[in-house]
Amino acid sequence: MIQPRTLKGFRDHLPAQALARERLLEVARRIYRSYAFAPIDTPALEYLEVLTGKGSDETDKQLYRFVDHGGREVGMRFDLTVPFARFAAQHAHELGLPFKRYHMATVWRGENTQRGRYREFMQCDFDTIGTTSPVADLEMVLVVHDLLAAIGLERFTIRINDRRVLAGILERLGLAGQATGVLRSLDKLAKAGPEKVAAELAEQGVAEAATTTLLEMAQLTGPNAEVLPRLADLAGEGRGGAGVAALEGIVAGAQAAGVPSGRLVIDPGIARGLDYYTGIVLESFLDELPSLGSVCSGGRYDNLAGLYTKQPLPGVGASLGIDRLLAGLEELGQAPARETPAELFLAHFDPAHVNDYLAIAAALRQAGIAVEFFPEPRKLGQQLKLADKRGIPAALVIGSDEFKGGTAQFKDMAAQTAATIDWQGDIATLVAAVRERLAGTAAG
RNA sequence: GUGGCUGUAGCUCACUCGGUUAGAGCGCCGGUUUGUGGUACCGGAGGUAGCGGGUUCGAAUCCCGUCAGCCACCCCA
Repeated sequence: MIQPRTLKGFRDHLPAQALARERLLEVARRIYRSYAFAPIDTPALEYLEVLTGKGSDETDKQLYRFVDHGGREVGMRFDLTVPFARFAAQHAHELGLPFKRYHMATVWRGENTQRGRYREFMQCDFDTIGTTSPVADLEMVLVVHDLLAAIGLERFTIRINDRRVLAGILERLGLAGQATGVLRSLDKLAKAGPEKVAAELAEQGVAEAATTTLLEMAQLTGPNAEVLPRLADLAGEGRGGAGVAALEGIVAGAQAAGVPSGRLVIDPGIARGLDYYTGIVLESFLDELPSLGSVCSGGRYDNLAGLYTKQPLPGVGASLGIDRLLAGLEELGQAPARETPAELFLAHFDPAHVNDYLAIAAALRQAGIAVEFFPEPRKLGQQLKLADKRGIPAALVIGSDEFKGGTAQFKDMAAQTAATIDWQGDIATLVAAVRERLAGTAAG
C-alpha cells in the first residue's frame, strides 16, 4: 500500500473549500473585467534564466527548479509578475499600450509554511503597463477596494504610501545609498516595534537623529487630512514632495469614486520589502486579523521588463492572495458552508417516473438552475437528509400522487416549509414556479 | 532555510508516577418511521496512538530519526 499523503505546503481542496475559492475567483474576475483588465495566461514552467534574472538571493532559494527531460534548466514560477515581465517584453508590439491584464494562477515557493502561507498557492494579479498616469495608480486602489468589498468583507483597511516620500526623506538624511536595508527594517515596524527597528537601523550605521526622524515618519497615524501635512513637512520639496502630492491625489480621487473614508489610510510605515517599487505602494489587511498579513499588495514600478527588453514599461499593479484570504475568511467563519453547487435537489421518488424526472431536471438545468437528481430511488427520508446535509437550499418532491394530480412539492430546506406547485404536467410552468420560489429561499 | 511547540476515531479532546481488551462528546451508518430532512430513543461501524527505530518484563506515555501542522525569525500572498 502506498500511503496517501500530500507534500508540505501543498493541499487538497475539498468541495466546501474549493467552492469558496471558486467564488473568490469569480468575484475577482468580475471586478477586474469591470475595469477592462483583460485575461492572460502563461506557462507554469519557465526557463530558469527568465525567473532568476531579477533574482534576489531570497527568491532564488525559494524557487522550485530542475533539469527537464531535454536537459533544459527550468523553474516553476514563484509569482505572476516575473512571467508577466517576460510576456510583456515578448508581446509588447502586439498588445498596444497602455495594456491592462489580469492573471489568476497558481505559483510555487519552496519556503517554510505557516497559516495562510503555503508552497503552492494562487495569486490574482492585475497590472496596467505603459503609462505613468496617476489615474492608473488610483485605479489600482479602486480595484483593490471594490474587490475586497465585493467579496463581502466589511472591515478591511487599504494602507498606502509612496516610495518617493521615503526616498525623499532618505535623501534628505543622506541615506539614499542604503535605501533597501533601511526600508526592510522599517517594514518590520508594525510587528517588531520601534525599539527593535531603531536597533536594526543603528546596526546599519544610521545616525540617531536620522532614526528618530524615520521612526517619527513611519509612525504617523491619524486621519489622512492630518497625516498629509505632517508628512509634507518631513518630506520637504523634490521627490518627497511629489510623493506626498501623489498621495493627496489618490485620497481625493478615491473619495470622488466613492470609497468610504477610513478604508483607505495613508500609512508612511508601509515600505514593502521589494525594491522594484518606485511610486505608490499598497497593502491591505483584514481589521479583525492583522496577523494574517496583507491579503492584497502592490505598487508602481518604473520598468517592469528591463531585463528582457530595451523598451521601458512602467506600470502599476497588485496581487490578491486568495489562499491567504481564504484562510482568513475561514478563521472568521465567513467562508460559505455549502459543499455543493446544487441549488435544487430533485428526489428520486418513484422509479417508474425516471424519465419524467430526467426531463424535469433537463428543463431546470436549461433554465440555469443547478439540479442534483438523486441517482437511486432510496428512501425519501434518506434522500432529504442528504440534501439537507449538503446544504442544498431547496428540494423538489414529485411522487406518483403528485404526477397524477399534476402537482409538485417544493421544500425550502432552511425554513423547513413546503409549498405545492400546480403545474398540470407542463414542465415550463413547473420551471417558472421553481425559479420564482428559489428566489425566495435563503440561497436565492 | 534556522529555532520552538504539537501530532490519539471523520472532528474536538481525555487516558493520574510507562502497567491488562485506549475512552468521551460531536459526526457517520442503521432502526423506531416500506411516501418526507434539523428533535428524541435504540443499535452499529470506525483507532497497528502520524510513520520508523530504540530503551524496558511492559510504551499513546521516555529517547532518537522522519513526515506533517502551527508559532517566531526570514521573507511575503
